[in-house]
Amino acid sequence: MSLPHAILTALLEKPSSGLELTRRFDKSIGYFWSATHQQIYRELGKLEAAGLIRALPPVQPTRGQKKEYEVLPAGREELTAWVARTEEPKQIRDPLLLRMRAAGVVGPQGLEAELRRHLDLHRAQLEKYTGIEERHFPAVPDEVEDRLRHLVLRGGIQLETFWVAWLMEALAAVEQMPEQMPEQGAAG
Amino acid sequence: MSLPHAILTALLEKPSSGLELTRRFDKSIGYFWSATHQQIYRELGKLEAAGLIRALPPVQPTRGQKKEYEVLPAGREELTAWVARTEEPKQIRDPLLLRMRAAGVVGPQGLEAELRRHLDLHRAQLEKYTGIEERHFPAVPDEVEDRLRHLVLRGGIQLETFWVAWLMEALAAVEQMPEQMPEQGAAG
DNA sequence: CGGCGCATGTAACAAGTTACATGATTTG
DNA sequence: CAAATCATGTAACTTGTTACATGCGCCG
Repeated sequence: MSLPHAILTALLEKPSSGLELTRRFDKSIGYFWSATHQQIYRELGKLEAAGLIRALPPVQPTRGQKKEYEVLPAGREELTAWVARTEEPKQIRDPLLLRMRAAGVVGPQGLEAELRRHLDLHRAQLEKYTGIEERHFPAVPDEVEDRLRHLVLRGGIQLETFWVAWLMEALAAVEQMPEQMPEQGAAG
Repeated sequence: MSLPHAILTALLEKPSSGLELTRRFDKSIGYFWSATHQQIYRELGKLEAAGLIRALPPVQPTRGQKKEYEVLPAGREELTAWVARTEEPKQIRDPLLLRMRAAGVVGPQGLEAELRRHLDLHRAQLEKYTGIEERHFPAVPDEVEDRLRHLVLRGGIQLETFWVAWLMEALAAVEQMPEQMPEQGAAG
């Protein structure tokens, strides 16, 4: 149940239309909670029906039918309650770790290229995050809001750092392995 | 599309019934890919229909109606192909990071207890993993299969290490914050 | 035989993904 | 006006979650 709260957070930061939200989910918020425009429109409908947000009357009625939403008091209350709510930590569920385990059973043929590709992508992501950090948080921020945003960004940086390190380790291990698996049944 | 491959991997390691699989998913494999018994039964049905696995005839026909499954050659081929397949890395999608961001907007009231709770849980998980490492991998393993399993375990250890470190940082930041948010509209 | 635990499921729902549909506005 | 783009939205499907149903053997 995180998507509605992601949207409430985004709308509190700045009232927006569906497409604007989608774009913001492709940027800052989407770095740790991604969503497609279909999900967002569906959820906006639900939130409006639940009385947590409302559509603003269009400022320029003639120019297109863009709908801007803003958060109602009930929505802010819901978000405040959610921040303090007890929820179990999300367990790890990563396909790449699973593939590594599968490679232990059927052999690592072809996995190396995929590991390299992932390593490049994570390195790029890490650079992007550190770039944002340098630009937006050159010093420890004073404002509570900025401190928490910085904390979230540092979380992203540390996660990407983990992946880069782990993938390098994985590559080193896979590189010095035989291509073919010593098969028990078929080839042995 | 990872659950079927998780099941194929588990069945190659050892043919099992649905419930046995469920239990193994609560242990080793579930550490990085969790699944409930309902998911597993549904997926076993699909895999059997697709000809990737088959049910073994019961060894002791009288004792209950447990169904043991084993992987067919087509299943092994599918898993081998999946290991080498190109797939995009999973983007970060974590509710706790999102809550931290929300706390930046509505204030961090009540979040501290939740952070503490998560910290304890991650510390416990980390201890569990390092315990497994000490018991199962006292030295760098020779076998390919063991090397890859160790790699996966190290991934889990490093991820939990990240969470412990990040949560301590987050707690330190939240502790020295004012309980009330300087509100723009309502309280200001 | 009645209740308990084991093992295999069904049903209903929620969340996320992929493909397509509709209308309106701008641009050539 | 045709084509491209913007903006909103439907539909169908897959994956994951929660609650319940069924049949069997064991134990008292």
